[in-house]
Amino acid sequence: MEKNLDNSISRANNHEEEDIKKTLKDDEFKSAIAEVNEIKLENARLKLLLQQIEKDYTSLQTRFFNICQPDLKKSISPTCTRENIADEEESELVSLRLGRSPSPSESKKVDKKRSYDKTIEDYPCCNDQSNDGLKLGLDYSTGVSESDLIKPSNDPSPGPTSEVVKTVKRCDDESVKKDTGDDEVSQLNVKRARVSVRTKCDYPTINDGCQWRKYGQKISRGNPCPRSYYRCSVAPLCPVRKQVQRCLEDMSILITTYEGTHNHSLPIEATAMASTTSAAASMLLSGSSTSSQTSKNFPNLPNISKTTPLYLSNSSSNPFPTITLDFTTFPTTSSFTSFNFPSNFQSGSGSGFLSNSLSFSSPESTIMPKILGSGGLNYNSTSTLPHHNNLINIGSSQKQFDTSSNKLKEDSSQQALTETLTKAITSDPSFQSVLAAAISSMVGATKT
DNA sequence: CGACTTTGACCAGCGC
DNA sequence: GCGCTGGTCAAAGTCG
Repeated sequence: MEKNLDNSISRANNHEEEDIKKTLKDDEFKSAIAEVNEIKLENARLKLLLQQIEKDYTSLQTRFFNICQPDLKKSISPTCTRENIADEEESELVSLRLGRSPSPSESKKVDKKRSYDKTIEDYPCCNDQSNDGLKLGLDYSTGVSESDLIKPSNDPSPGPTSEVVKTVKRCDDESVKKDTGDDEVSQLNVKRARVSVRTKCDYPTINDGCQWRKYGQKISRGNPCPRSYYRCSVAPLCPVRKQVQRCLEDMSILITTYEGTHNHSLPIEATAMASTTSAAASMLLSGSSTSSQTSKNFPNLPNISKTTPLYLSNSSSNPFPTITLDFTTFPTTSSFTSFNFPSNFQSGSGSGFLSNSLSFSSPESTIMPKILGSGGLNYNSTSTLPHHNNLINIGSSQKQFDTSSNKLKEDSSQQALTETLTKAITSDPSFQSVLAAAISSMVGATKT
């Protein structure tokens, strides 16, 4: 009797245990499902975020290209348009020009001389004293391959590179002497605008994504550190030069001075620096922003100042305007850290030649680096802030999605953002340039 | 062998 | 005209 009772008790216990186990399994299963659902939700949010970022980028890019489009049409000379410039293979390559693009009339005249390559250099005043206006800043051309630009067939007597350079230089000098009036200075400035970049870098040169060939080295007066001269080796006739020299006051600071305009397509990673310098040069040349104004409008940009060349003790020997981008004094709290030039690049092909892509490091591991600092025009903000704050904080968009607010709110916020962005972008050409530089930097950074 | 660097020479501009 | 200086050339050397 007792045995039966015990058996029944034990059986009941077993049932209870099984039930408990079952419920436990159910709970686990349910929690796992809930977890999966959460992950799915998170995934969806992330997808939305990604789409949003892509959408924002595309819209900004389109706007930027639209702004640049008139210049693009003008900058492509008749010689160039005759060619098949729609090279799809180079759709990823952009040509960012620093300085003044040749006008059609100039191009025609130069075409007469059968030296098209000169027209795309920074010496347009060789050809035409009439000033059609200076087209400064970022000049975008699509898919114009080097072979299209430099046509040996059009040039029955192509001299050596040095000959071309010498000719251009002589022409340049003559034009300077001939030219009179107010345009003289501006033209000179345009073609000789220099952008000096100060970076903390332990390596001989910063990696800007472009290919450079060293052609000289000098010990300049007042600075025991030798100055190295590089020319762009992406295209044989590219007139772009850069000078690299260590700062006398602080040897860890590398001063890189860019001069000239690339006459060829640039790899996407090289556009970061090119666009940055272009933006700076356009600021300098447009005269739209003085140093104080620039720093007022772009408080989180690197220090920008119009200077005489940094490395020159005798400034009178170099009349060309130089704008300095000081990346050495970045505020560490600034969210503009995406623009820091890294010093941890690797050596390129072993020839001492630095050909790796430029990558913009940021301590924040966000996909979308914050640009242009905090405050001002904020991505999250639904309010219509005065566009003249000239600041965008795209990177804080994460919060917007974290709140999981309803879609309508997001849409209206998005619309307000777009409108405010549009105002901000269209109101200030300098801002356009800087924004373009930032965008291309981000693209270059994320693609590499 | 080609691409790149090194380095002395050369050239042009500028001030005296 | 001379000397100084910045910028460039080009031959020789180096490297992969």
